[in-house]
Amino acid sequence: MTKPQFRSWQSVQEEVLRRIHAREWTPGALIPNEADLAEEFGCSRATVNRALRTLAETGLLDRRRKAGTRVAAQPVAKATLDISVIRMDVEARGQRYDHQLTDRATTRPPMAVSAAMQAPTTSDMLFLKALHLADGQPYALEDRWVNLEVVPEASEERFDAISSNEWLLRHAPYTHGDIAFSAANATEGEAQALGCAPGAALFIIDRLTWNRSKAVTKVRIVFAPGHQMRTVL
Amino acid sequence: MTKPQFRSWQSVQEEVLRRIHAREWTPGALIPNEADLAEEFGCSRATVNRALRTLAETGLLDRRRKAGTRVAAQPVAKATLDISVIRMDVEARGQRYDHQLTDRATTRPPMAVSAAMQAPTTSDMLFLKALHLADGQPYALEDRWVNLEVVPEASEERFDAISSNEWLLRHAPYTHGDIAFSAANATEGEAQALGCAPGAALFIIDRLTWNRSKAVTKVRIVFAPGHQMRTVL
DNA sequence: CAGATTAATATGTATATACTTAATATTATT
DNA sequence: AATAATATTAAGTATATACATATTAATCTG
Repeated sequence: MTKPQFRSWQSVQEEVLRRIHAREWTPGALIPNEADLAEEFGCSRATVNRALRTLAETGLLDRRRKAGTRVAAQPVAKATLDISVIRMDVEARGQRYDHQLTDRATTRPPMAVSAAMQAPTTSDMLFLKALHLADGQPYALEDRWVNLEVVPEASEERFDAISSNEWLLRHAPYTHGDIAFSAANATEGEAQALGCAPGAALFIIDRLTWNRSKAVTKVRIVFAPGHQMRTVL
Repeated sequence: MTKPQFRSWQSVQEEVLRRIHAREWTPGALIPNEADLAEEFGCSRATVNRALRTLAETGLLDRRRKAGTRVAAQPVAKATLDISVIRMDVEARGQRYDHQLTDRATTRPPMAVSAAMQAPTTSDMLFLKALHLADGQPYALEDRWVNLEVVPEASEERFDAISSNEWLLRHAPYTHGDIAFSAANATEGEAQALGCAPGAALFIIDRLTWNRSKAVTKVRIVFAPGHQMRTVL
């Protein structure tokens, strides 16, 4: 019998996936070690390693040194969402993008904001409020606090040619951040700005980004009713 | 001058990140090729490759053969959400999990469902409705259609010891799927089941999973008001 | 000059080898 | 028998080398 040849890490990965889906390897089961698989597949261990490591990153395999590799008992699906600039989202839908800066102030943020950003309550921040439009229709509302200690140049920017959303990505890189998705009923003000009924269910993104130990910006994006965020598994 | 040594791909990655954050390499700029970086860092090209490849996966770098590697002009943040079994979510919050199967039928799905699942409108599917509880309080509502052609065993299962949510993950592996997040106002029925006011904004997950070319299950999970889904960037 | 051919280049990948590290199993010691 | 020292195991990583592939640049050709 001729040994099947799997010459690329992708083909090894496909074969491993096939075995999992065909239930040759069931959830929780220990699979052969890299060296054995390499021999069986007629490739090097590095190739098997790459295939298995990539599958482990998707949550389908659990790997531990010495303990070996198992098919995940509870495959935790990892959905990767691309959080892009709003302009790109709108343009990807084939619509014309536009934005309006509706409010701007340099003032002390509320306690909740300075606390979340771990900034002194005494220092001013730049507050921005903008409306994003798709084909002239309200698409999303943006409420943003910018830490001027980290991004002093923001004071000089007018945010008319380029939205604050986009400007910050380009001028204020972040090392890490957290993001939360939720739903809320439209307030009177939101309803007016978005042209919907008060109380309408709105999809919301809250994001807080950091550069090293300093908070860069805190933003809340409120989408018009019906907004969906989709991705593949 | 002694050449700094970067002996692991992680340390190379950190140095690359440092240069990007310090704006030594600005968005859109072409960075040196792998061979040059390897020499500069005193490591092999494979090590640099792994560091850069991983950064490209996060969207921070754009890489193309022959064209080289650039710092992404529009860094598309990739937020990875762990979509786990609801039981695990609840238990991770330190709450007691429970579930009730509130409805069950083997019937023809509505057109919209059979169309989305690319199944004949004439064949029956298993319909399940369940309430997930956290510390006895309503946590989420689940509406599910199961393709019995793909998972006939589901007919025999009572879904009392184990939720349909969890049972399917274990017994009906999928090759791919899509998922959508949105917000909607609570219907009368949802409000009653979740113990909230009608019209309350609810966070919703719609998921459709496939095994090869066959739809496995279509599920809609409606969370109680206030639900957040969070992750890091 | 347009279009096809060819060369050059940077990333992408495969391989053998060697060593590291975390976790477990075994053995020795008290 | 409990504890500590040691060996073993399997994944994790680094390296040199070689070749593949996509893409661009340069060159040739009609």
